[in-house]
Amino acid sequence: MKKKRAAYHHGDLRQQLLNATEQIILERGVDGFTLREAARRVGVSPAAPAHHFKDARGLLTEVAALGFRDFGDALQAADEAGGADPAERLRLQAAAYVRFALQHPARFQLMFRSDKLDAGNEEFSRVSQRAYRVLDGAIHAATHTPLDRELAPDSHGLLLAVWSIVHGFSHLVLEWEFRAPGSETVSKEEALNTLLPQMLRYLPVKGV
Amino acid sequence: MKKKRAAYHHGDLRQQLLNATEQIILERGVDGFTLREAARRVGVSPAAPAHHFKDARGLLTEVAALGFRDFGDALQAADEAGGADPAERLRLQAAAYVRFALQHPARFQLMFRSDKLDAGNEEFSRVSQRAYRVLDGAIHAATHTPLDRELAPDSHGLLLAVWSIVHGFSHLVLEWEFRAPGSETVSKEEALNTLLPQMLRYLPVKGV
DNA sequence: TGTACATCAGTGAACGCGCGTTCACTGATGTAC
DNA sequence: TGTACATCAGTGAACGCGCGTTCACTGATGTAC
Repeated sequence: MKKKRAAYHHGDLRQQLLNATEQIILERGVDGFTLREAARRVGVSPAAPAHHFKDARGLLTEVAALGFRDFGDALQAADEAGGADPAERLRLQAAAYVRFALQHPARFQLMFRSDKLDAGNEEFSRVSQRAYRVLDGAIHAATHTPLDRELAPDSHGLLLAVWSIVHGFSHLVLEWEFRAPGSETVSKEEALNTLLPQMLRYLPVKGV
Repeated sequence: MKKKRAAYHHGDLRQQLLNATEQIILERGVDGFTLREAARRVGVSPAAPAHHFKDARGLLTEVAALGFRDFGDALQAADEAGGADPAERLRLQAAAYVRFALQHPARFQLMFRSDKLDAGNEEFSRVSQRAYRVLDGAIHAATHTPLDRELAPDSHGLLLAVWSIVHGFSHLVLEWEFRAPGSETVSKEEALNTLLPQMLRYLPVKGV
């Protein structure tokens, strides 16, 4: 699969390091990542990455930022697909949230591992905040379509409930060799196609 | 705080290693734990722990097992406090779940880090399965008190929704320097006393 | 179009580090008689 | 109650390991004239 001719100047090293990093995290988890391993996979000396990233943390932060960018895009696209119906927008965003987590588990896990990331990175905080804004927007909009009139005033709890439900479901499926009540292991496909829609029916928002 | 006389035979090394491990995880995260650091804190040579635990993984697994034991106890106690009302039992268990996570963040994080634990440990799988059984029990019981009659049949989605909500909320509060909608950082106390009760009102079960 | 030269993007050896675990050992404790 | 001896629970030095990063270097590329 590798390019036959390993030119002295790699030409694509930066991008390939980003890819390798994601792949390593996928296989070994966030803590299994090492800079040397990434360099090894790309076929480059351990010192080479320094020309493209400040250090290991910098590389991880860029991967996380790319993740948040795509994550935000996915939420945004789902939101727009929901048209004028706030409940539909929220439902689609919730599904997109979980779908992203399951389809990009390496990125997803890294994105929330703030201990491994450079909090001062401007691009990172820009794209992460943007993603949250998109989700918050849909939740706030849906809040004005309350299921229970008397509970509607405090949208705060509702926001947290929705956020928790999608975030928690994502984590449960990923962290565990997830066990259904019947105790069989559940595949990601099954989680997405069967469990997720069932669960989303219980989002505490009218019409969702 | 240390015992003045460090007897050659420590007398309490096993327990103190368990304590030190929890403390280290609290300060540095699960990945910040090292066996040598634990030995150092207890004032013992790096080889000493081997007399009490097979290896580093064994020590971590025991800490996680203790966590699950207490976690199960807390859920059980909450369940019993709920009396005959399934919805109340569930609500109290949900609160206990999050409370445990916030009061014992080190244990809670470790408990779900299966990559660091010895899956074959019998005590661990015993106490962890027991904890899940307690929670599952309350969810199933509450399922027979459905909010919406027509949705009642598939309790599966409801189970996942409830589990996701408490697990997700716990993670959100812990992982993040948690930011409220207003964007101020929220303390654990505030999360427990204010946000949690608000959120629990949206558990998709009647009367909760 | 050719050439001098600066800059870019690699090499690979070396650094110091802390890790988990092993090893031969020894001091303290518990037990059998 | 004393004593011989086995076992338990430590020591501390040493092992090999892989890590991130630094360093002086050099080959390849791009640019000015």
